[in-house]
Amino acid sequence: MNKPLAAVESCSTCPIRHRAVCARCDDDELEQLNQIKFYKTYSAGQTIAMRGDALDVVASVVGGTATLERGIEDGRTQLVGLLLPSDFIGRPGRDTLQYDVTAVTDVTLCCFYRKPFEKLLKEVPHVQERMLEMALDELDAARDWMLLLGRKTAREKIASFLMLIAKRTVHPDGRVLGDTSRIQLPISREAMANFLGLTIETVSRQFTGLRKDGVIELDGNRVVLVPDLETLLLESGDDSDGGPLI
Amino acid sequence: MNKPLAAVESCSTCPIRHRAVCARCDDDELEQLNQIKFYKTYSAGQTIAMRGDALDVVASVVGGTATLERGIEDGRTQLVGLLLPSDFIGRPGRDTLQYDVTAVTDVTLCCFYRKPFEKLLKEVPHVQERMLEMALDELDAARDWMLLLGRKTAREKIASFLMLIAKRTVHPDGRVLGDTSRIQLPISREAMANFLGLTIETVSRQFTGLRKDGVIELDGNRVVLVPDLETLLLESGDDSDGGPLI
DNA sequence: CCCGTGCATTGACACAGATCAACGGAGCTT
DNA sequence: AAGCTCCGTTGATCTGTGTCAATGCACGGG
Repeated sequence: MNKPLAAVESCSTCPIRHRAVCARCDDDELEQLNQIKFYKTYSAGQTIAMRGDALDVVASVVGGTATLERGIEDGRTQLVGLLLPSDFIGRPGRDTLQYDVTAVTDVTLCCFYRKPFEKLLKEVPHVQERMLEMALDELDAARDWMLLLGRKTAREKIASFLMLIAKRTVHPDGRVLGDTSRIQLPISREAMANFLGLTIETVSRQFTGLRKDGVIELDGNRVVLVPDLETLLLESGDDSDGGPLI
Repeated sequence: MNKPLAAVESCSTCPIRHRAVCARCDDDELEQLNQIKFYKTYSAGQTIAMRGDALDVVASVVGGTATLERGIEDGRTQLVGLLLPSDFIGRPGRDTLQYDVTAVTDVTLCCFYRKPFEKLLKEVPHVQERMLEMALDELDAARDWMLLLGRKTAREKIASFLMLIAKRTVHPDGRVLGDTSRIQLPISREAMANFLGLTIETVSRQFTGLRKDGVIELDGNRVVLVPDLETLLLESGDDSDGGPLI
């Protein structure tokens, strides 16, 4: 479903390589990373970890899609992160997880034992630096998302989401993994609704509306064809300067 | 208006001390920080920096309140950060600012020239570590805020905001700066509306509603009295485990 | 093959919050 | 003191999105 990336190979030397952290790692540092890592796979729908769980490992997504979710007791939930290949799960320096993590497709994680990973961070400045860079990128993405959640209309939310996925389909390495005019949705309508602060019915209606207005075409439930990306961008109300989105 | 903190003194040796970064700095490191820093003050209402500005300095808020804002061309705006004393502005590793920064009260910043600050980060691991920790804390706060923006009702949003301010009034050092049952609002109704993804009218109506229901009392426009903090917490729909809010 | 289950779509209606408009009070200037 | 501006409050009405309910469609198991 999700193109699995050719990242597992490069990952065999250093799993967070596809976010460029290890271009600067020397052999010794790679060896240290390899010593504390292992791979783990989850099948679609499986819970990877829940809020309050002890956080013994941190991990990098190698393949598949997972979600980071926050909920209130009465059942309302909000996705607070969409974890695509190259994204990082868990935070050094904290020992319990704040969010529910769920695999929405089959997911492969490259896990690192947290304690030795933290030790490594202290000892290898450029890995620490890379972690900071990733955290700040995510913070920027979260802030853009706050604008979306607080101020955009349902239609703009959907359009923005499609743009986000289209952009993310281009791998940070620069390798284009998909045609941006053919968008593979990694998540269900329900997950989209949770991401966008909408209900599933509204998501559905907006898709129908965009289709009727000729902005998009649908090929099944999980593929969106975009005749003209510019039109979609206009719908999204997006002011983005093309900076990193996640 | 805002209690100015007794932080400027400790700041004279190391300005980010009140977020504990420099408890571990030795004299030499403090000296390095002092070499590249300067103080700057802004008066209420003044623009500190705008989106797209070159980012030659990063800074730590010493006193006062500032806001971080993101807007769309058509005039809609969303606050994406509330900068209170001890918060950090700017990001190492990026050279243009992504958001508008505005002083809402008189503000004192402790600024560091970005380039030498970045150099220092590379050389002093525990400062880098502290930056990472702060970024991750902000990320958590942003994610909680996403839940609020996407899923909470107007009343819950107001209640959550009041709780946030009440909590932030307790200084990270542990020094209690205010009585949590007497909340000093640092920002106007308009800024609150922009923070909460509401209109100013709705904010006003919710304040009135909470007052009529006996949850809060108002003493002027900027002071909220809370007879019972538990009641307010209930209204906020908050599931928080008391972790850091910003 | 039929039926059950899960996901998406569509319709009818309700309502929270936005919008538009008027008003009030505090502080400032002249 | 009058008049101005800024900010907040209140009222009347409108509307986008939520809610509730029915239907459609694909898939898998017996």
